[in-house]
Amino acid sequence: MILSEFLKSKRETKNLLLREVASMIDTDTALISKIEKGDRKPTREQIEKLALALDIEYNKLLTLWLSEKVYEEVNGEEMAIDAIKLALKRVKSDKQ
Amino acid sequence: MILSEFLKSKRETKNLLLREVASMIDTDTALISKIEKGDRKPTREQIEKLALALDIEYNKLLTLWLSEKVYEEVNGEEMAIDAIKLALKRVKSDKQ
DNA sequence: TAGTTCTTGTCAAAGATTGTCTAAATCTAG
DNA sequence: CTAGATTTAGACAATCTTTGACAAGAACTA
Repeated sequence: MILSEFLKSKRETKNLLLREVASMIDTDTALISKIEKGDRKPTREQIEKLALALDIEYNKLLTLWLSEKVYEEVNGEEMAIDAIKLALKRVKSDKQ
Repeated sequence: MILSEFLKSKRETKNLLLREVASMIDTDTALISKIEKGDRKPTREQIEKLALALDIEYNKLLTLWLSEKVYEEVNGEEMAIDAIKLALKRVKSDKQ
């Protein structure tokens, strides 16, 4: 599940126009369009507002957003999987 | 295993001075010092040079470096683990 | 075809990162 | 203790990246 497509499908399910979402996010349609096409990454604040505007559970959207950032960090790297696994270990051990 | 500490321990094992490593990396001692203290993240090119200078397997160092970037991306987030797991799934499915 | 919706390109402003310099702090040998 | 060497900290401009906004074009709809 890709963040951009998810946001677009949610908006369409709710029958909202870019214009309407844009005003709820306090920006213009161009930015929302780019976000839905994956050309721009939303900021954290925009994620918060999008969750409200589109009736999405905030933690779910945040998780998707974070995972996308992680993905882009290692995407295309030969050692991507190892790197992610190592980071996961560290995060888990932090929790204890 | 933390990148900065790993680099420092490797340098010490080889009995190299910051000054010596710095010249191999084409920079000054201040930067190497900061990298070893975790104040600065090395660039990818610096990682390459450090692997050579300190006799570290490149892929191992790269993995450590990438994992640190991933870690920092989600560090402190409530959804960190879920986000990393999701990213891992995506990277794995990309591979097929 | 006119009006609306969506997309694309561009740009300056804001923000983050980088390398380098200087000087202070720490360490070590004599 | 001192002198010299090594390491660290602070500051800064230069560079690179991200961001929001605008304007104009493309695609869609009635």
